[in-house]
Amino acid sequence: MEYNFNEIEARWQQFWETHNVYQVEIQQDKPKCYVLDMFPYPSGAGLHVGHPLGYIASDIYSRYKRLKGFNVLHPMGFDSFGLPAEQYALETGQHPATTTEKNIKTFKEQLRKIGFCYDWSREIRTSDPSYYQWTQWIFLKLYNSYFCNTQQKARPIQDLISKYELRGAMPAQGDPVEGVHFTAEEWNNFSPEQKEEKLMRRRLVYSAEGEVNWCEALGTVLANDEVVNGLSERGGHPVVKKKMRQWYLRITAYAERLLQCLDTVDFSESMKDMQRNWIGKSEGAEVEFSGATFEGKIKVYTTRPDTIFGVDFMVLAPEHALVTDITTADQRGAVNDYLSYVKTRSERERMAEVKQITGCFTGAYVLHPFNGKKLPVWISEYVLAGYGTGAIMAVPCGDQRDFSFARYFNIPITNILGSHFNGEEANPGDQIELVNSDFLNGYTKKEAVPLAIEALEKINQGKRKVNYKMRDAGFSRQRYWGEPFPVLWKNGTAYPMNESELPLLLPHVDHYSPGPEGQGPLANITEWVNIDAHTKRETSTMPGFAGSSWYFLRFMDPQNKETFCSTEASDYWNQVDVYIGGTEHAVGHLLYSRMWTKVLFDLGLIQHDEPYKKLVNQGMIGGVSEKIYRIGLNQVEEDNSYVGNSSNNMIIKWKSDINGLPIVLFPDENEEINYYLFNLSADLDISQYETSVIRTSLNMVSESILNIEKYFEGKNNKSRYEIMLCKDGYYDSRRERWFDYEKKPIEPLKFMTFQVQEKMSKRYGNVVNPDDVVIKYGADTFRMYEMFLGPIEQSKPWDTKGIEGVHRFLKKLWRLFMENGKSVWTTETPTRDELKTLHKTIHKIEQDTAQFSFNTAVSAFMVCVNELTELKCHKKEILDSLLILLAPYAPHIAEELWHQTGNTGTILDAAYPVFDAQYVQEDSKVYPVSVNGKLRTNIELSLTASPEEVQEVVLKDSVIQKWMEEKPLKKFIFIPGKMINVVV
RNA sequence: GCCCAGGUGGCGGAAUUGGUAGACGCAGCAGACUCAAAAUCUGCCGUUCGCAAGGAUGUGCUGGUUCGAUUCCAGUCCUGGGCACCA
Repeated sequence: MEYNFNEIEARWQQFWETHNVYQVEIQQDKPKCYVLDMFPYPSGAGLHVGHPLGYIASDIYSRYKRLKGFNVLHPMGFDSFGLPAEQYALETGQHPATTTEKNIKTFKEQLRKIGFCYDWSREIRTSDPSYYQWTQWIFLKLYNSYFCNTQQKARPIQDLISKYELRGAMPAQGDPVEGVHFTAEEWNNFSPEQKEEKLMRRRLVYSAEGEVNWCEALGTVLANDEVVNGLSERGGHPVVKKKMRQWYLRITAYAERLLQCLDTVDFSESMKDMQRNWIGKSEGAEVEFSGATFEGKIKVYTTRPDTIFGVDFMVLAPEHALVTDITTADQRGAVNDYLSYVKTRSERERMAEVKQITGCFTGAYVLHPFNGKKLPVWISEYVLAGYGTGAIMAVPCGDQRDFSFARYFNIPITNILGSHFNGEEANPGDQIELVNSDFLNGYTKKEAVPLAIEALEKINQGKRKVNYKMRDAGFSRQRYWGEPFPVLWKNGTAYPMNESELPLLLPHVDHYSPGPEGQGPLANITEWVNIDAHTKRETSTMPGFAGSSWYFLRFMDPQNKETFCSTEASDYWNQVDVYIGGTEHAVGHLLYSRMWTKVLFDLGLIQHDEPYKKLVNQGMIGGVSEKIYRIGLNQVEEDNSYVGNSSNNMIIKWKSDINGLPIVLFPDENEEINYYLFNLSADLDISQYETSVIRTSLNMVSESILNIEKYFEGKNNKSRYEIMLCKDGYYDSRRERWFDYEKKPIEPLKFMTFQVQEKMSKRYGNVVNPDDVVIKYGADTFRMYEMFLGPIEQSKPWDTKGIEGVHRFLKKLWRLFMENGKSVWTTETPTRDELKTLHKTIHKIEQDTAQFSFNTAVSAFMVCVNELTELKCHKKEILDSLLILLAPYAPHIAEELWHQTGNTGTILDAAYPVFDAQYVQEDSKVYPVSVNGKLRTNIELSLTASPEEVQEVVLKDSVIQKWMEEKPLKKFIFIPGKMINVVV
């Protein structure tokens, strides 16, 4: 029997399916392991070879843990709500449910062929009502919860209501603020709407006004990545910020816990850094500046309260609430002008033009809290309303932006840094002893910050304050293909639906264009929206991250109709032990699902507050694109030798000489030509040309040589003329043949392309479909090759060249069992050498698999098979163990050979071989011996030899003596089991 | 600008805590088998000097620590990823 991988793989895939070998149930007596891949979105493009990288890794790990005796949960499902399906529906009129269904089918078929061990009986889809019922249910839980600041956890909103009824909401100290605080009596007299309004300020999902990207021409709201340079990606229409009522997820309440708990999870440091960065915790102070020209005060947030004596002015965000109140009569005109200027500026522009300094004086002054100095109050777009208090104290000598601002508007600068400030640029250093700073003189930042805060607290003008950069997450989308909100609106107040009324089904729509006033398509179904004269449904839907924030829990108990996930299941399966996916979800999905988990934990619905114990990030597999150089067509030579314009595809004139390189003499001057392209072979010195780079398709290039016929296939535009320039000649596309530079016909030359690594994408024509690889080499080869490519977390290009080697390895393995179609394996007793090879491999594979070092594991397999081949080992005892080690990596061939040697059942139920150190012990070692650190020779020595014996033998060695050149021995370094160094 | 990761043959990449740099594979070269091809097998394969034995040199660059540095330290350059008027 030959290694017929296609036949073998199909057979075992069938076997695993019919015997349900991957189906798992709770087994209390067995340790569990939960291995999860990041939820894929079933895009229409299907899988390319980059996608399965993580899936293969998780599959190997799952099978490994199973062989090690764990009850392994390894499910797969689909994040099937989302924008692309809706976009496709908009274009083709096909219902997203239909296309999604089709895409999932393709996806599953592709996954099946690679032989993954998913328990498909647990498959879930976020767009399935039996799933989103529970997404809506959790939404209601979030809605009906608030974050208790005292206990730092989520609690039922009812607790808050009880508290308000008893004690109201009064400040711990100081005077109550109008509109914020209220007494119990006031609360009890509030109307239901007023109460709702107060509660909405505490709910974990809440409704509020927010800004969206509004595109008037398309009549719709756009996602950030649909907006390019202030214009819509489709159609290039202007996009403006528009205020609209939105739902928000109060993730900021969890900022501190999300930050703290990072210490308890096993994520890569860079991943943690990204999350820390996003949360953006900073410690500083809130400082109050009393108005000198107006009643009231301005609050600022600063991380550098130590520089308080360097404050020369204040800057408010133009949107700051106080701006209109404090502006003086004579500055009102200027301020209004500036405000209308800011309104014309998109957020993008405000962020892009860093160098242009703008601002306006309000005419108002505040008083310095310590020295009473009058400080002017400015407004400027460089201060953002959404961060801190929307106001800053400007310290020009220490902050570059403040410095530039002061300079531009001629505001005098106070120097509190002495000689460390040169008057030319700000010095933000924090190791500088302060001067000119009253009671802070002589201190550096570290001591001055607490002193400054203490002093501010004493005069009641400031306090220590922790700030977070993170914002609440927008939770509504003006779209169709998502979860409907279980919320009713009555006279502008939101009322949640009852849990028993769930699921609120997504109604069918006939078309997917937006509703009126920027609402989602659901707004068009008036009979669904309008329940009665006063009651309307919410018309937006939930974002993609709603369904994916808790799916790992549903996998534990996917068919449960009573609850989102039974306690029995969530207690047993608990955290995801290993979560594998790309870094693109570093901040979004991971933070949201961490937050949801914490809320569910706080409400006592699950017993753990972090979803993922360990996170493994797979690198991207880049596609290799073959490109060619093209002479920039807009080039005009001094002698007008050619003039081109790529936009209207016209070349007006052409003369022979291009900068002296291989001279091209083209067509007769009187030949009528209206389109020229000059392509350059990569082996030309292209540095002297002004070139652009164009892409070719993979199917027209092999080994970086362009197939000219294929390249011109389908380009039947006769008026289009392409000249392919090589070193020794050129190809003329109209004459369809090669010429040398004397214009004499010649044999075909090689036109070289060059490779560029870029994202694998259908658009780039560099997509490699795993199906093709599987047909040609088999799933086992494909799996092992993807792992062999390099460390899992590293990005690397896909290059099919190396796959042969892995395939050869499997064939070589096969020959240990079968040769010329006959079994050659035996039941003889293994020799010591054979056992040594085996146990060395057991040790290495186990270690590498456990720490996700799959590339080195594949190498170790190769080494093992090479050695066994060398030893002519065909012994079942050795080979069976090897098969078990290999089963996670190449499950089909392992299963096949496992049965060939007479075993029954699936190899997945075998016991993992146990490493025995006695087989790999050596009694001597060939030591590298260096003289003065330079390796000179190797000497074999017994491992039991004493240092004295070793020294004696080594110093007698003729090579060593030669290199010692009779110099006296200074030091003798002997590291047992490692090396020897003779120092003279 | 800030934060993180990484620079090793023609290529993908290996190298425990500082201890033989280049495992394994690809590509290449030479050979065996074959009418031939495929498949398979054997040998060579960083650079350089040398017929060889053997030497010199070599992990982005410049220094340092050490008997010994791809590994540790300082500086520097480059590449990739993330964040960015964030006070």
